[in-house]
Amino acid sequence: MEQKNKAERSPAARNDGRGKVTSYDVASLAGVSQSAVSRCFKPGASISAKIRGKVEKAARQLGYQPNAIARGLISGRSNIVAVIINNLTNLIYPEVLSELNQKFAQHGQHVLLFTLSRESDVDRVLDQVWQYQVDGIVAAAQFTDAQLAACEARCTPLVFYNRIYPNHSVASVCCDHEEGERLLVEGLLRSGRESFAVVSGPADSAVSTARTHGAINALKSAGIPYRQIEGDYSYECAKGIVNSLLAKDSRKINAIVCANDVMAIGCIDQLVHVHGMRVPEDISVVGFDGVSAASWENYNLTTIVQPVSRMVDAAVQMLIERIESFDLPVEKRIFSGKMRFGASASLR
Amino acid sequence: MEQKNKAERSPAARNDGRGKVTSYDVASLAGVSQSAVSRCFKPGASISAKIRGKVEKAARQLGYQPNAIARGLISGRSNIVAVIINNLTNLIYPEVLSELNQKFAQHGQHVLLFTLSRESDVDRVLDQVWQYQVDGIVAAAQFTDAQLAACEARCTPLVFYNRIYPNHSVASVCCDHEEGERLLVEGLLRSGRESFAVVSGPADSAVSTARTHGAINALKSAGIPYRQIEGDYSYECAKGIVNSLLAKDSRKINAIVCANDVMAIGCIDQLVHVHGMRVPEDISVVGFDGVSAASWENYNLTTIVQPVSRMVDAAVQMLIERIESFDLPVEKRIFSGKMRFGASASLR
DNA sequence: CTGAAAGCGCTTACAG
DNA sequence: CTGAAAGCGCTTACAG
Repeated sequence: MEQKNKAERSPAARNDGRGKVTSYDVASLAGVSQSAVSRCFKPGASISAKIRGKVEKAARQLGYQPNAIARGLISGRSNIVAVIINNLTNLIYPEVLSELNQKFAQHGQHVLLFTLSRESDVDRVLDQVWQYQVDGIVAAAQFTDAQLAACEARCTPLVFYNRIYPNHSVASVCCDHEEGERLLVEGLLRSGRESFAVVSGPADSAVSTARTHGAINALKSAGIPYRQIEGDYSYECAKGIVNSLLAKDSRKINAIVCANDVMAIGCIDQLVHVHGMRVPEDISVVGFDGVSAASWENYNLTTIVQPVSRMVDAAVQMLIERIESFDLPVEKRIFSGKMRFGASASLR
Repeated sequence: MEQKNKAERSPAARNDGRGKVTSYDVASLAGVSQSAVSRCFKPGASISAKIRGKVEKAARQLGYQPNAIARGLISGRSNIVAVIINNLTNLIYPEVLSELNQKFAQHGQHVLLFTLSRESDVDRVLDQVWQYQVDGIVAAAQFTDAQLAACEARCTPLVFYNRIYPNHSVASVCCDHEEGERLLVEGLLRSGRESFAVVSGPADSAVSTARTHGAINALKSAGIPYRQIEGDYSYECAKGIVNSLLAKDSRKINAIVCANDVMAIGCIDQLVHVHGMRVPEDISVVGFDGVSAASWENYNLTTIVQPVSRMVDAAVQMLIERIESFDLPVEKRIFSGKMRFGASASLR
């Protein structure tokens, strides 16, 4: 390799059109050692005011920024965290992602984003994650045992968002899906509903599984019959499900429990606009999440609002702690959602 | 420094609990040179099948992944692109971000996400961007002249998303906001509307400025009076704006042109549910974007649908090209949106 | 407090 | 095709 050490370059060649300014350039302009420059950019390093002044001036003149890649290589800290999210089109995730990004930034961490099109993509994504030597992972996706083991083997801190592994010792932040559904179902029962449909999300969604489980458990322990239909979290599928629910000549239902708000909205639109039914007089509909559309006048959903901001706070804090010391005891933080008493079901 | 070259470690120490496996570890296990290992992970490098076999086997045994940080340091390519987005809560951006991420992944690029809380954050964000030696930038935010110059000076390819700098030579992908608004307004005029309100987004949004400008231009050239009110893209503000529009004892309006879909939805809810008006019989409402809620049965917006997928394709392709060769001629690609003939305004 | 030097884990001419 | 070696731009003991 013919590349010259930057410190030996002529001043004219310093800003060489590729705009790469190194600590050697700054050092030679400031008349100090490269180590001194490095120390000036390390918080808490011991450096005299005189040298600091010279270095800062030179750095400003040259537009120097330390190379985070080189820094990461030597220090073993990339200051990058991977955020692995299943599906951004779920209306709740953009808010989560935005908050994660802002809060990690406050800790000097940057978010490298990985989205999954299929669950099976996790392996492919983890390969990338290892390559980038991330300091930690926030995952809103389902991991296999082998994938959990890989994170453990590589000593990469991992915090799950909105899913819990009951049989594994992994850190996680979660909304209490089961409790939320129980509260909704119990409220519906108190309000006199007695014929239920439970609309779940896609089968591979752990969040949907937990919510559906919560709803069905509450119904079972009350001895109430129900029908369960699998949806996919989408508005469109909810409309189709309403059609099939009403087409059946079986007993009429008067409460629909949806695994998320968007499906609840789809149900309401189909019930009201296509079938001419009244919500909640003829039939109650409840959702889960507390997306912004849930409070739109036309829907005014009864739903469980996830405490997104607090959950994200917790996830960020847990991951940052684990980056500092990997062997912290595992913790699972489960947040209760807040009931939103809307007009799509009259609960007290 | 007391660290030993990994190749000299005893086999037992290889996987040392920090899970760091280097190309030296693979090389010594495979009985080849470190260079050979490196070549096996470089697409298109010349390597014999025999060595490749040995290396791949050893790499698999050790769970080796090349360190992208070290690779980036030496090659000058981080394979990271920065995506700078103003506000993820704008309903259209999650879709954009998700598609950007998927499509960059197909080109081996990873997305480092930067969200802005204020426009003034761009400087802070760019500092981070420089530190991470990103290969390129996609920006859905407003840059100052100095910020544009900084990207130029550092030879960092930059593609703007949904904004154009008429007075600068910068690559960009944009929806034709002005044309879209013109089509909407002309349609409304043909349908007999003659008293308009134009609801714009926040003053610092270039997208809003372009859309508002387009609407007002079309109205002016038709000689039609209008009122302009500044909103903030939100549902809530739109409701308030409707109140103030109807409270005025001035001439009644019969068409509201909103700078985005969410405000159009807010207007409709307020008009219908609070003021008991009929849309579109009493008043027409149009939006812009084509978010999923625009096609919800209850709103069925007349709006302009941005060709998000094509626009993202274009942005990714443009940036990738510019990463390959920085000095490509600047290009601005402007996509026409597609009119959605909904029920919130009866255009033909 | 300061500087010289080793080393992080790779890629890439270079010589064979 | 293959290996030895230099070097990417930093951080960090170490000795002064």
